[in-house]
Amino acid sequence: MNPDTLRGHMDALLLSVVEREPLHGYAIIEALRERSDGALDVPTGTVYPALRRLERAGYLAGEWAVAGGRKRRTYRLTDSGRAALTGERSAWKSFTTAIGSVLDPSGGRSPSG
Amino acid sequence: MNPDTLRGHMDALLLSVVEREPLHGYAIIEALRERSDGALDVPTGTVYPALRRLERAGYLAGEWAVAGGRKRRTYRLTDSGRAALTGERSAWKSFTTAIGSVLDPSGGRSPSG
DNA sequence: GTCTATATGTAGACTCCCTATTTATTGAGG
DNA sequence: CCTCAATAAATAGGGAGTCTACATATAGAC
Repeated sequence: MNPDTLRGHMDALLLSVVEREPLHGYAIIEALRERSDGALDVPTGTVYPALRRLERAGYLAGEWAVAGGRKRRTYRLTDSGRAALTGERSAWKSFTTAIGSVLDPSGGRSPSG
Repeated sequence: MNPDTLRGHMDALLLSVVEREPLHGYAIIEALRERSDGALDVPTGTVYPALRRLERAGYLAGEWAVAGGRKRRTYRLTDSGRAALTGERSAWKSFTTAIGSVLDPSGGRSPSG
């Protein structure tokens, strides 16, 4: 997977993966890998700064915890983050529709257009 | 459309739009807009450098022409570019599958997994 | 004592997309 | 003649976010 393709979609991925239950960074990376069947292997240098950014934006709420002697920062989706995720899902749909319509080998626009 | 989402997908868009017939930069921008029903309005500062980059990479062959007193640089898809486009289409499919599987509100992996 | 897995974080490089601007021609309208 | 809009190409500089590489630390296996 070309690194740059992910750009602009990290927020959606991170918000989505903590939707059901709060997770810490390391677990988020694993969840991303599992949910995508190995396709998404996002490095720590991408995830940790992105989580901080989303926390600053108010979309995630982070909290320190200790489990098995190891410190963890667990991130929970805020109400604001949940609204943002809804927007991201909508934007994703528009995005894939737009790119898909151009990449479609048949070369046409919408059938009813 | 958030500008950053396009990042890493410009090559696929540009190669795809000149697949049928050679086009010049200005026409490429219009084709992108038409094919996507207005969703993709890519600025000249993005397209012209990208076309040069793809030409340097050997995926496009540019040639100067004059039509109605105006100079145009028309770009044609090379064999190498056609192969690259096939790869881009495949990558696009993997990409949407991966992101989609994470963004899917049901939160599951593949149904048979 | 070494290795692996777990867990978080930063510095700096790098890509490349966007904004803003420049240059030039054609044709319409006044 | 002048202005405006559409057509056509290009560059400089800014900027945001992802990646590579590295640093730090604990726990458990061997």
